[in-house]
Amino acid sequence: MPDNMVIQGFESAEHDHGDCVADALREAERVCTERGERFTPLRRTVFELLWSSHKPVKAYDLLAQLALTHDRPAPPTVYRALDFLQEAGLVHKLESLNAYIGCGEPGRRHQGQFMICEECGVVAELDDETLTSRIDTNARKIGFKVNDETIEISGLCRQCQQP
Amino acid sequence: MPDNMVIQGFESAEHDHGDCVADALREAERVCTERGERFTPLRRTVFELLWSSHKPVKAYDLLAQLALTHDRPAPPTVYRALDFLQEAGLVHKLESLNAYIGCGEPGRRHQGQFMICEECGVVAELDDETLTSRIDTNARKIGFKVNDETIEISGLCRQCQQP
DNA sequence: GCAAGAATGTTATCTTATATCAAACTATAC
DNA sequence: GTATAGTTTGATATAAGATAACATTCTTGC
Repeated sequence: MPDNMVIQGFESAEHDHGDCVADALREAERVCTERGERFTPLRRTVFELLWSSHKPVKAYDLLAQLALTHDRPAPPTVYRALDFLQEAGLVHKLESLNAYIGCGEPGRRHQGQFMICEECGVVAELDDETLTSRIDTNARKIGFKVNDETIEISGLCRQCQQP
Repeated sequence: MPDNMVIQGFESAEHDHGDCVADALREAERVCTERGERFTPLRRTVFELLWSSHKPVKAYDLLAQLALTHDRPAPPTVYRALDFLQEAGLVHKLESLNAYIGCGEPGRRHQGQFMICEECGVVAELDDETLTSRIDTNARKIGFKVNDETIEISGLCRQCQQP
């Protein structure tokens, strides 16, 4: 595997999103089983809603979606599912947007780097080892012990730069 | 200048914070003059409050501080000052904390990279050109045009790792 | 001084997230 | 199979973060 690859996003025209979601679901089940955690119907629903596109989704939008199939869900319902999914590495929170998105490669421990299109909202998740190790190097220089990385780049995707 | 330097933070024991703030204020005045903007008393006060430490400050904490010297300030008072200061490049918002911090090098256009100590709350601002250009390289590969970077690393500073 | 624009004040409201306690469900031990 | 401990979800309330909209005051250039 190359040290830098686009794991997800910016390919909406080409890929079969049904397969994409099905894969994500299978992978999520596997991860939960491995961790001895339960992928309950509620968690599954929230996960599916997040994967309905490669765009980040806001918690209260999830809540509104949930309301279509559940009886008057309350915020904690969504936040608890999101917390669980984040804990399991199945979902990322985009801090710069206060929004959530399905993780493109949940199997491996990582935090990911995100390129967020300001125009169409689509997000690509990258995982560049070189970038991570450069950060580790910087941290080491000042004696800092890294626990968590938030790397979110916003701008315009290729499509949205067309005139 | 090295391609990677700590601009601010994690040096609390050694530096004269009075000088530090005085420098920041002078620099802020210069930047505003250069931009033809007004560094009003309110903006100055908010700026000073932000520079009272190298820790990020929350908007509502600023508001509470302001309330000590101003008559019942409301949220927009603080948010407007923060918006202005961010616009001028004098202040950064830390998205992962919903908090704000004075910029260590306001003269130059940059977005900065932050190392945030989870224990003591102190933040170091770095500016690593290599890191930035690595991100640009990644972006170019997928045809992405970068507008803005959010890079926030949390963990433990050297001090807080001591047993 | 006066008009135009900038900055601040004021009130209300919106968005995002969590605390707390109760009820329902699940798995295991007996 | 049922008691029980632990986990998950339901429900209510509220905390925390941010902005909209309009009024007033302050600055600046004429």
